[in-house]
Amino acid sequence: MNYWLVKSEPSAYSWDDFVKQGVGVWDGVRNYQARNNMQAMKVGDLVFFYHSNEGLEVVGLAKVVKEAYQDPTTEDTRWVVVEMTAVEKFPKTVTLKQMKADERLSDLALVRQSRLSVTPVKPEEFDIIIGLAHEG
DNA sequence: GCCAACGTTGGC
DNA sequence: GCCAACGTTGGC
Repeated sequence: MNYWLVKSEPSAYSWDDFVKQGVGVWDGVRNYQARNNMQAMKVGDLVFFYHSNEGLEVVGLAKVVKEAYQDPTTEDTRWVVVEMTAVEKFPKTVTLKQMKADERLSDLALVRQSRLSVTPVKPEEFDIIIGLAHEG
């Protein structure tokens, strides 16, 4: 079991949009590192859903329901999508500010590589963020 | 709206 | 294969 974090601008695709859809197809990724991370995702992996540009916070948890396959929005065979479904909307969102301020999360890929849209999360980081999401 | 960080492109 | 120019992302 691996853990991940994906970013989305809520004006384009928010957590609520994702929940409404039921199963969200994560398309449009055009970055090799993000693509490699998506290809490493397995069914059942847990994924934080982060709002970029607005909100700047982790809003909920999703899980992978279908592993990487060719992105249907392009002919270009380099790119893939994964499918995810919502698991839980967090009682308390976890803000970027909180995560940056937490020494235990100083190595978080989201913090270190702020432009990467799909990043891995270590199991210990996952536990810390889940903790913050439930008791603040 | 600005700008730093970073990825991509194309000329050489 | 280097690197300057340019485009994009995303925090501030």
